[in-house]
Amino acid sequence: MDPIFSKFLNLDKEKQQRVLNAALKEFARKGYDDASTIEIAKEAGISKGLLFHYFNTKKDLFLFLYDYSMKIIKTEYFDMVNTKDKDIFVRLRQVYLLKIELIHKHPWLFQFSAVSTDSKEVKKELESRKLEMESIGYGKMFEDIDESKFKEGVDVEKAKNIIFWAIGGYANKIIEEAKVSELEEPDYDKILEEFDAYLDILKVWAYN
Amino acid sequence: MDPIFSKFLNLDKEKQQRVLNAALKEFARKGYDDASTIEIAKEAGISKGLLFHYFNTKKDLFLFLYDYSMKIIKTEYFDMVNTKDKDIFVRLRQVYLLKIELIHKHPWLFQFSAVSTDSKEVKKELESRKLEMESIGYGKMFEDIDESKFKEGVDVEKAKNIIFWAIGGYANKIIEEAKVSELEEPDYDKILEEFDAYLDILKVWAYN
Amino acid sequence: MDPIFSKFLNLDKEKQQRVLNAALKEFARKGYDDASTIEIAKEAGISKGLLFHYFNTKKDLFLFLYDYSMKIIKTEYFDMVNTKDKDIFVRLRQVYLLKIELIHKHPWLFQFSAVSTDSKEVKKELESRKLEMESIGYGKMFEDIDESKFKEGVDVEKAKNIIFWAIGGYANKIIEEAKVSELEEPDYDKILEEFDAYLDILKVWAYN
Amino acid sequence: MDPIFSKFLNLDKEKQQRVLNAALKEFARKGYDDASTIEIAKEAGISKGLLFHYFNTKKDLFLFLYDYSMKIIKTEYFDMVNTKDKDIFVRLRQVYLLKIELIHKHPWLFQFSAVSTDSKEVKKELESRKLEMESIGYGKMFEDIDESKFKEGVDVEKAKNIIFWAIGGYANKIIEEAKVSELEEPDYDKILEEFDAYLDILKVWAYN
DNA sequence: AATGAATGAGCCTTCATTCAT
DNA sequence: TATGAATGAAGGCTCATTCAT
Repeated sequence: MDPIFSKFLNLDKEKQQRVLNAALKEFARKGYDDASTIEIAKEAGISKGLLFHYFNTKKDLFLFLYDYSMKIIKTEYFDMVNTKDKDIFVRLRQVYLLKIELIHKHPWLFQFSAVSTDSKEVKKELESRKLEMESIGYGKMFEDIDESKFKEGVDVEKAKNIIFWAIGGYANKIIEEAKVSELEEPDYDKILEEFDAYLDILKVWAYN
Repeated sequence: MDPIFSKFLNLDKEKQQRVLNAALKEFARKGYDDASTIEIAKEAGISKGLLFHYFNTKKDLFLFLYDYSMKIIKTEYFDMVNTKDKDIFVRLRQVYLLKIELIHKHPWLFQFSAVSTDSKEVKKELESRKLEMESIGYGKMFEDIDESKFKEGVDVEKAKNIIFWAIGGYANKIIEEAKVSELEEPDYDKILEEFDAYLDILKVWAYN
Repeated sequence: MDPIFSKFLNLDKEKQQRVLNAALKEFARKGYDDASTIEIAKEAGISKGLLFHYFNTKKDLFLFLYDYSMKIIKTEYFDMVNTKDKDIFVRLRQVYLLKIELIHKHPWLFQFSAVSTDSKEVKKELESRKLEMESIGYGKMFEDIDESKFKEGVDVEKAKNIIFWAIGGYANKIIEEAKVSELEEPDYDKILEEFDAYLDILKVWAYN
Repeated sequence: MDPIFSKFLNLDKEKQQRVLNAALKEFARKGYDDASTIEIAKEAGISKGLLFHYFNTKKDLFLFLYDYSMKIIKTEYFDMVNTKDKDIFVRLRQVYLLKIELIHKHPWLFQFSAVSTDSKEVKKELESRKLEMESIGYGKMFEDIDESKFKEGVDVEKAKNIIFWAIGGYANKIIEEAKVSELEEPDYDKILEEFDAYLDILKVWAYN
């Protein structure tokens, strides 16, 4: 029973989720340095002392969340992409759907994963994690794409980038809009329809 | 002499710049909440007391900077775009060149303008500013574009978005790379060349 | 079963000893305020909750230990001194041997009994105990000493004090040396020999 | 103006003394770990924040006090002993008078200098200071004593120890009594008279 | 009886802000 | 105008104590 974080991991799943979501949200919103542990405890409905009983330090809590997030992103996102589909648009559609689903399940996950800090202590720990992550980055998601379908004479690398950035731009727009209307459930059907429209335009352009 | 910030605005321009740049840099780097007023004062070469003599509170200083930034972005960026060029690619190239120039003159300006905070006080003030900004947002930059050149049957609004996002994606990539190699002066010629290559691809795709 | 501490006193002696020694050690080492209850529980091999089940509060535990220590010091030290020996040096030698024996049996006892605190709560309680202790203090150990052997014209009270302090100084030196070499068993024979040498010098001086 | 502690050292002497005495007292009473900075600030009549403005950390404050104490003990105690007097009793009387004077001027100085800590950080710093101190320890105070006056056949080293311990015992008795009657000014004349009486007894004993 | 999760007061420290000079 | 000493609220963390099991 004494491995690290075992106190937390032995909790019932519901309480774990409450704490994780509260922490994810606070760190995602304010960044490491400015996030308040007492705010996390309040949001999770537990006492300050208990939070430290589980995680010892703010830093340990943050790094636990980081590992937890990376694991989810890997297993429920990167690893789920079916690379049998060689067509970049089919692949992208898949990726996008997975991401929507994941955001639905873990609203603060992606924002958390982009959080930064000035704490040298934390930075150092993060660096060492980055090495492991390199092998599972976004690059993998777009490996083994069928390039024969692209218009002739085009720099395929650049073409793929354009498509990737355009889709990313659309995703950001959706996220931005979701932030504004905060608590309303987004209309996923409408979004998907619009997404497909963008994919179609790009497909017509990029392919012969 | 009683308008707010008059104490600051009556300083000689050189000192004003020193203070503004110091503040812009600190807020851009650390965000509102984690920025340190004494760090700003030190970097500007004035005392903490004097900084508060000029601006009263950290919040007021931040909002002053915000307004100052928006004004620069408006007058030296948005307003400078020559809308005589109706071709979206010509227009985009113009916008991009202006942005590079502006970053050169005010290195922390755009990073500052993207800074976030969790201080409810500040958030509220920012909201009210956003309304004013809507009228001068990026939208204006792409008004009055010649849509006749686009491939037939394409949703032009979506097409423009795609082009915008793709270019934005490229810009972000450049900024990311600049952050990594910190102090080295970027090779603007090479960047512009690559930028033009992306524009060309998009032009071939989008136009007939 | 309702007298205070009855829960503890009903335990088997072995467990009682484990708890007492753990607490004695912790308080002796760190003083009242800085001693850690969980450390005591760990060292005793019981849970934090159980420790409080036995003693209610840290303060009560401390005062219980204090009373326990005083009782031991009285019964196994003060009361053991055979006042039949009227010669101060014979008496002192006896006292010293008893003390060595007691330290051997209860290594933390004397250090504990010298522990201090700033907790006003505890101080007040200690004060009231001091009154009771006065009747059994070191004074008693040197009652009924044959003063006829001392050099004439000497203030015997002062002479006894000198002898007492000198011996005390030697004892402290030994304890200091024991602390430095921590775990090594002291060479009691050598110490006793040296002790006797000091007694001899004093005897030659003080007596005719 | 930027050498460390300059903020504190530039204060008027009266305020410095108030802070030093408050800190000395608190550390002397409770030891490093349990001393409370807020208590020090309160006793000194300043705010918590200001104390840290002067000293940055509790540790730095403690080490500053340590250095300050050692310097005083060296310059106003060890260095003041006139080693021209070879007679141990004359020397001891001198030392004792100096100590009384010093305790009068700095009531908590000697108690502070004996304070201990569990903080490894502080312990380490203290170790390095101890090396410097070795050269100025008590040993020096009793160098170059005329041993020809002692009774023949006596182990002079042991004899000196006895005298030293006896005098130390008397000093402790006086300090204990002073603690009990807290604020009353001790009757120095009476103490000195008694002290001389003890010295006389020892002299008669030890010398031919 | 026995455990250890849970609480909250209190500690050291930082920092925006005020104020005497 | 200009300085930096001074304040106190708030943050991370510890620990005696309570309580459900």
